Amino acid sequence: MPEDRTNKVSCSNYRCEIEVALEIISGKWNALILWTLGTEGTKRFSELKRSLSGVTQKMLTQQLRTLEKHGIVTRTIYPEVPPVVEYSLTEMGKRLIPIFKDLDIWGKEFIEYRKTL
Amino acid sequence: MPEDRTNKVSCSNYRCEIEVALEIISGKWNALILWTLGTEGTKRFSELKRSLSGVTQKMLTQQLRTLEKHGIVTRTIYPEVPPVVEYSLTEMGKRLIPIFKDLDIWGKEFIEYRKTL
DNA sequence: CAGCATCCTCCTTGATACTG
DNA sequence: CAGTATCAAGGAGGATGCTG
Repeated sequence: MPEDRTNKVSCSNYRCEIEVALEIISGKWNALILWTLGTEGTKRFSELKRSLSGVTQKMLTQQLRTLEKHGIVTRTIYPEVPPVVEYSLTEMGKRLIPIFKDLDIWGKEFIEYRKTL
Repeated sequence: MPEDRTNKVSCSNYRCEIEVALEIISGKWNALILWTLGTEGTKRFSELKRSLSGVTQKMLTQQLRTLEKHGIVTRTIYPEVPPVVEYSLTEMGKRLIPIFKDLDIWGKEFIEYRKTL
């Protein structure tokens, strides 16, 4: 986040903003949340939780809140009983997906590469 | 890293490897180290330290060791007095640079975007 | 269903001092 | 110059229990 960026980031004088992006997508589940929403579209909380096997309720909520605050995901509440809450990517969030695809490809190559070491 | 990946990663059954990539580039200085080596080429330890203002010796050493272990950077020692140690990217490391460029662009867009919220 | 509150643990980072 | 070693602190993340 730009405001407390000076505490965490060292890329001097805004010459590069990699760290800004990484601050958004790091965190144990953020990338996976974004990837899931990006490839599978809008999802409710419980669906998301099921997709991300192993995530705790607390962490999912927490990371979704942060992403929402940053304007990367939207949270839509349907005032029903039982409550329904849906999450989806904003435009800014969708623009991360192609980058994730590249990271995914790199990751696969890396795994192969490591076998050759 | 693939071996202890099960502890940290949740992308089930290797369907996506984003997390593998993120594990490499996360860590407070890793991305910046790679970016610097990628854009400015081979550097010695002290040059790198100067480029990454704010990094402690310990952290720089530590993160370089990890990157080296992963085969992302190479470490070349010239047995002189005083010692000279140079770091540079491997082929696998260089392939991250285009992705970093995209993250950089996204970061800049994000900063503009946040002003409109 | 979708959360919040609490407590607790471990890992990352920081500070500092010492060395071939 | 380029490290290693040690100690300490803070925060991210996990476990569990309670609600509208």
